[in-house]
Amino acid sequence: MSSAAADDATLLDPDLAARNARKEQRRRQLLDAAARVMEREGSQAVSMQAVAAEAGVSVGLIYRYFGSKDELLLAVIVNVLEDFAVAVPAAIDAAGDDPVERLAAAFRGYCEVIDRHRHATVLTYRESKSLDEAGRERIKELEVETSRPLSRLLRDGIEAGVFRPVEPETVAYNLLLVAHAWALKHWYFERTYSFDDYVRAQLSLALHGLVQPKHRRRYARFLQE
Amino acid sequence: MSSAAADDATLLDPDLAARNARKEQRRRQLLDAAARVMEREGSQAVSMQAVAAEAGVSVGLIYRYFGSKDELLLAVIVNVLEDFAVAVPAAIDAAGDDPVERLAAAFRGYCEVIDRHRHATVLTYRESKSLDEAGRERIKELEVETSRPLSRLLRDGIEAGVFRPVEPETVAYNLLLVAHAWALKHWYFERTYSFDDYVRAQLSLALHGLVQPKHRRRYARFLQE
Amino acid sequence: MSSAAADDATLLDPDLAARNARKEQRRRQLLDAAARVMEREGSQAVSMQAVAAEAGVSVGLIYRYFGSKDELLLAVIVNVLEDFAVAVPAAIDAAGDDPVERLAAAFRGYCEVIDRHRHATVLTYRESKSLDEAGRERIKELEVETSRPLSRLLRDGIEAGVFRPVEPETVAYNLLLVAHAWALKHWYFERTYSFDDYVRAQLSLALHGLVQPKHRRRYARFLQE
Amino acid sequence: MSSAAADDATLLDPDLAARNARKEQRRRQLLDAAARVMEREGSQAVSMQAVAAEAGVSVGLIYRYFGSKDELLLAVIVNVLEDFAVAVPAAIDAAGDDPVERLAAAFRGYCEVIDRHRHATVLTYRESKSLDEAGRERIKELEVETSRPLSRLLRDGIEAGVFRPVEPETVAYNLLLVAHAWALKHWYFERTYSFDDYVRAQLSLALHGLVQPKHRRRYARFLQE
DNA sequence: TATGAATGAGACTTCATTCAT
DNA sequence: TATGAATGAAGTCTCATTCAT
Repeated sequence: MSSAAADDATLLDPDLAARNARKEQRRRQLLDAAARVMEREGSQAVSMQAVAAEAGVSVGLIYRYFGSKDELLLAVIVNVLEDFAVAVPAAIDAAGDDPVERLAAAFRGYCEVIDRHRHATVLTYRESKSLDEAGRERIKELEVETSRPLSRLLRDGIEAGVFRPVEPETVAYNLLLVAHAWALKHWYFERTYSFDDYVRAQLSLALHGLVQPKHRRRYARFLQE
Repeated sequence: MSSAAADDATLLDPDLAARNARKEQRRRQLLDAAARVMEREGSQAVSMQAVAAEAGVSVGLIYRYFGSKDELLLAVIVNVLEDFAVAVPAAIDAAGDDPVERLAAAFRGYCEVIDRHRHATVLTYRESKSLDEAGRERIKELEVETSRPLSRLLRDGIEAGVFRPVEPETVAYNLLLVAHAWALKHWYFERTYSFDDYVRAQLSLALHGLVQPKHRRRYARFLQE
Repeated sequence: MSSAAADDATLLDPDLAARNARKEQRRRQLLDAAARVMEREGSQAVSMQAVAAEAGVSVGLIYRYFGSKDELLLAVIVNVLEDFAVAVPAAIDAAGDDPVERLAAAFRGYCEVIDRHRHATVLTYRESKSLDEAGRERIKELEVETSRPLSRLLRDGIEAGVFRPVEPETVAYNLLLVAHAWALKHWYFERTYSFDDYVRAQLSLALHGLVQPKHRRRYARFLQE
Repeated sequence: MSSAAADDATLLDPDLAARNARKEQRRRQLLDAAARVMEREGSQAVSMQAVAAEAGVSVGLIYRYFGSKDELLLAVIVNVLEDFAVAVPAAIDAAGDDPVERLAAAFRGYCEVIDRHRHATVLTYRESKSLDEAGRERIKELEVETSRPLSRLLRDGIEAGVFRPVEPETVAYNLLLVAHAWALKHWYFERTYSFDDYVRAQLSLALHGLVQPKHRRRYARFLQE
């Protein structure tokens, strides 16, 4: 594995380790700066100049860490998608064995990640001019990947007889969409909901369409609006 | 009203009427050209010169009908939103009196408009750099406006006892979102669904969460996946 | 032929003709400006900004006439090579029937073109970073094309028994090289020679290696140093 | 002489000698790296970072040995010209006493050096932006210096009555040019000639223009094509 | 002596907008 | 009303050079 190889090299050469650490830190600094610019100026005005200024470095430096603007933007997005890959499974594991509890935890996990990266999420919805075909494909792939845990949970719940026999992929994608909406339509939903309320309300709506009548009573606490 | 004023002027001066008609026709020609360019090149690459070329006119001319690129883009979006304002009520009216039928017709209406203007819809999700605060507010307002018929239908259905007592605005916005998703995530859903299947499947999912148990049997045809 | 087609269109639409004329004039203006910048700053410093400034136009305008810096530089070179294609055959035709006279006229013709475009000639010897593979191939092709009249004359002279049986292509390329040298090594040769002297001296050297002994007397006027 | 001064210091301080040796070695390493980069990427793309990478050292180090990019490029060229200064006299000395043999050996010597440094030769023909007036003068001077042995041989041959009474400097420069052409127009001549054939053919052409008729027989082996 | 991260000027290119015709 | 040539600001990216370590 490459990480093992890296460890080897790192063990052999502490200098290299330090350098890699600094490099990673810079990457993160630049990613954060890019996110902050998006936050401030709207996700379209992310000029390299602006990112450099925000990070307090020179333009040239960015190009030591990201080959192009594409790569930087892609990295911002991938960064979010990787957060999903870590946070959602963790939330599911912490939720116990019950299918509904697990689904609820997963959905809440998604929403939390999106809330953390609200502006980067919006970025995903822009077919950036710079973002090339390959980059777009990469993002789509990762997004689908991201929906995987949800569809698995749905399938489990269906098999367990707790959920109606729905198309798991479609419902999973709908849930993703509703989570995204907290970022995309934040200006709308924030009028009515706090973050917690939003999660609860949307979960209730979704579960009402999913949970079999005979199990409704058991999950009442998720089903009240 | 400005339209009344226009009518007055028109009545008094037939020349003016002809001129206005020509003007409107040009506007439409340019809007269509812009939409076609978006369709072809992706919604980010809409340069004024490209629109001019597509419309077969000069760049300068565009500026006689739209004050700026912003205004043109805004008009493209407004154009779609106005299509909703026309098509959705028409669909509802044609659907008879039953709350579920009416909701189904409305949702299908939304989806049809979006399918007609897939690329313009995506445009809505891009906060254009130029699109200024005022423009963005205008779009948000119109979008909310757009959800109004749906929330009214939901409210009606709830009062009639057909739907569960949900938050009508939230559910309406979710439905809108799912309709938008046909454009936004077209690359994903087109793998599984034809347009008709998509509408039917999403409607079934939504109604399963809405229709009261005691009315399920009656609307079985909407509820099978 | 495209020129016939152009004529047709031109005949039908005098406006188009005028526009094309203006366009051609601009092209020429920009080509001249580029050549002048090369003249002044050395052939490496030809920035688009500099060309624009020299031509007294904006940078953007250049891009209406040349797709890229490549294209502009290529056009400068092609311009020279086309001058060869016109001037050299004309010089040959004007020189009568004698093989040596014709060769002398051709060589002088080459040198005159080079003297007219001294700096553009130097440009040919720079593998410009921007000039891409295709452009370089194009230039090489045209350069070979350019040597064609000379090698034909050499072949004629050999067949007529006036020249020794040399490899015509090689000798032609050598002559080309010597003509180029008037530009490339101008700083050296101008110490010793005026343009006329240079041509005469080089011609004499070349003919001494070419003309068969028995014809030496006849061409004495070309052979004295 | 500066070398005498160096020797003095060296005698007094063996450490200094070692240091100088290391210094010279580094210089050579960097020069070679630069040449290799030019070879690989074309003589225009020689960035300092590329040279550093090729040499396996840091960018900063180059600046301890060469004050600027100019200086490095100049050194690459001077390096070639010094190769001439060593190799050509050696070739002449090894050739015996005959004027034609000596000239032939000298010309072959030139060509061999050029063949060894084909890309650096091309570099000479590019007035580098950075290469300043002083540097350019230096190169011109060295180039003229380089032609000196040839013109001396020509003068000798003329005095000995073997060559026609030509202008030795001009003919020497022409020979230099033809040798350079092996690099400059390699793409052309390599179609027809191997290196050996090229040297032989060009030498034959040149000698045909030089050797007095009465000596032709004696040098027949140089004069056949 | 050596490193290589960091700088920043400058190059190319695009495109919204203007204006003379 | 219509044209389209012209503008120039702004954006992306490169690379010679410096400097703290």
